[in-house]
Amino acid sequence: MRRPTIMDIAKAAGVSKGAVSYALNGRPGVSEGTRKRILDIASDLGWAPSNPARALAAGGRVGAVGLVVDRPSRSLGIEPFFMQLVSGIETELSATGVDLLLQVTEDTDTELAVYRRWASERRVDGVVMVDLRVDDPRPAAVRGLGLPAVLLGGPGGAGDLPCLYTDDSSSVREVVRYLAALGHRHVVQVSGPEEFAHTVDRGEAFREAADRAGLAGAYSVHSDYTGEAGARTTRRLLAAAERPTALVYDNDLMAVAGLGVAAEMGVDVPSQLSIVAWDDSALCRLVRPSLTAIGRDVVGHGRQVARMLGRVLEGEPVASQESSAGELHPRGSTGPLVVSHVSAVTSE
Amino acid sequence: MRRPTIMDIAKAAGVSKGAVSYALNGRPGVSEGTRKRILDIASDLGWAPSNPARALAAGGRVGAVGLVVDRPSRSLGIEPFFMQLVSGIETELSATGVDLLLQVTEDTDTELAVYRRWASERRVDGVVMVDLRVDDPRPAAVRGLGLPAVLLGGPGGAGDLPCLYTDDSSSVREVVRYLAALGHRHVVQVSGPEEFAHTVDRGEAFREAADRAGLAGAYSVHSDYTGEAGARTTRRLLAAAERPTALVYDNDLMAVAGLGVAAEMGVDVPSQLSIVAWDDSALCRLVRPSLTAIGRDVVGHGRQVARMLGRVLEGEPVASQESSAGELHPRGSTGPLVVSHVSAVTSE
DNA sequence: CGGTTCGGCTGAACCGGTTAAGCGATCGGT
DNA sequence: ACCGATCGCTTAACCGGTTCAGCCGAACCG
Repeated sequence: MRRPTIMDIAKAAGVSKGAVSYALNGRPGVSEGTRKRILDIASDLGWAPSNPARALAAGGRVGAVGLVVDRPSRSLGIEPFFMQLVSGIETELSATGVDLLLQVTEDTDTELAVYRRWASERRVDGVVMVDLRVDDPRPAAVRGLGLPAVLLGGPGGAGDLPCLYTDDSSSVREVVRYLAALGHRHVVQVSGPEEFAHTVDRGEAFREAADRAGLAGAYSVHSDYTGEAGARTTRRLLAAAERPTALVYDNDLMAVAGLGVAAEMGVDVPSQLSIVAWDDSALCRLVRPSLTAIGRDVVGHGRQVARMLGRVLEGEPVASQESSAGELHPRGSTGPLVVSHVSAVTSE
Repeated sequence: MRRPTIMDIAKAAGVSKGAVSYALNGRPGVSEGTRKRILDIASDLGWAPSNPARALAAGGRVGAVGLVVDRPSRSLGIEPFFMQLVSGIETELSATGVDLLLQVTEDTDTELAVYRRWASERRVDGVVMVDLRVDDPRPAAVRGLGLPAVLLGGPGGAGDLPCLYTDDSSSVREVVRYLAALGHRHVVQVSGPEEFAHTVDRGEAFREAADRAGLAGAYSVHSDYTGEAGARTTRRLLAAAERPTALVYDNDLMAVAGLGVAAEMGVDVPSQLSIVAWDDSALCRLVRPSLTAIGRDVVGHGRQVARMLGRVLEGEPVASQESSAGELHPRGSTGPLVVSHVSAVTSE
């Protein structure tokens, strides 16, 4: 009934613990015949290595990596992003028998405390970090802890952590040019909290692209990724004297909320208002009109970041990598400006 | 630079390893003075217990529990349910310094393999299981593995596992009576895959409640929780000769998809069609019209199930518990049947 | 005043692996 | 035929804790 140990195998095979260890780990030091016999006995006995014992032995790995998700829990549940990321990370990890520890926190201090605990208690071999912030204390902190880490985001502010980053500016430009071509001049970007580094990047890219496209009435407002805030922000924008004709949201959730508010206020999408979502997901395809969105391969990012972390844990030098830019998926929520409506609103 | 061990503390305090262990664990065997001195030194040194070492020592806990999520990855990302559950489980676990291992699998066999691996490698102390199926092999499997577990769902089919279950039938009755009172006779339930135990339960409860309310045209169809399938099912239903006037969906995602299809087909909600979603979430409040939904306290369930597992791990006997039933939140997607429309459709 | 009890601590075994060092037998080279 | 290298395995230390048996001294008791 007890779990078999290598000692049990050793006894059954009539060899020593050490020999069994060599055999099971495929290292030299035991003949092929003996190795086969040991492996057979091990599988007969249903042996599996005790992870705690392995981790304890000289510098062993604990075979687990951590991911801390620090976002308001209301928006969290609904954001497809994290589950997709987790799913991607795991498909890569499971190949090497590494587990994923997931922790949800409420703020950065708690997140840092989790890293400290994981490092000092040897709970994980390394971590994946997401949602890089402006002046983010985490890269320095994990490095101070000696905790191997890979960052999804950056590269600015990543310190010397290897990171997997996307250059959002080309996607932003694509969206802006697309909207401009549809005739939109008054385009507003509803972005996430300005503490996020990618929010800042996208904001700058947006203003630059808008300038270049000659959109005088373009600007950004900050929101917080939750549906509630997205709805509130949209309500304010649509109630303004100079109503925007196109809105670009920083995530899909706020975009759906914006769509709802437009319906609520009798603003037709897309004839009176075009909507673009960042982060494509099933959600964007389910609502009516379906949402034009910028899709990224989040699962792929998860896999790649997991691979990078794996190499870091092997001690190999890992360089930061740029991942493919997001792709624009035009759907029903964007279209040419219908002039009659616009003139009705902006005239007099 | 090396992590301090209890041996370091012992040397600094001029006592033995054993004494340090007693002091740090708050057990008798050392004087109060010595204990305080040891604790001070430990905190000076920034000591934290090595989890692998603790787990290895006589029957120690590994301080982690596992959760396997086995759902098609497309629907997974968007389902608020799991992240809320995870969030609830963690708030409870973090109080005792227990970590959560999350694994996403594609099918039940893989899920069982994960439990086997976790048990044989001693990766977790116990697991939380969700989504009980008809003839579910998991309860027997985890018990065979000697893996402590609690189940969210049941109690039928739970074997002798302690479970936290909801009696959905009262909520189903509430929904059916509500729709009947609004004048609906042709109500269809769009449920999840029939392999899920709660799907079967809800289906039976639905038919019974419909009978009792005298709804002749009520029946259930099976779908699979994804938005795509929900949309397809809805399209078929709304294209039928005898079009339903109210749809009850088994999750929020399919309900949103159904709402989209209704819009696409020019069927007005709620005047021509009422929609009810199971599992309330931000999503239900964001779309227009907002969705009437049955909300459960998923975070609370997560906390409670984590508490139950904690007690199981302590070796205490734990009885199954019934959690509060879901509450109906009426919103814009349900309303009285507007007769003119109905007669236009059902006449001749 | 001698014997028992108890508190406070030490020493060592143990958990289940990994790994360096050592050792006898075999083998190739000269 | 002898030497050194290599192979195949054993022995034992080690990782960082927990825990049990035992020991010493002080207090307590009759």
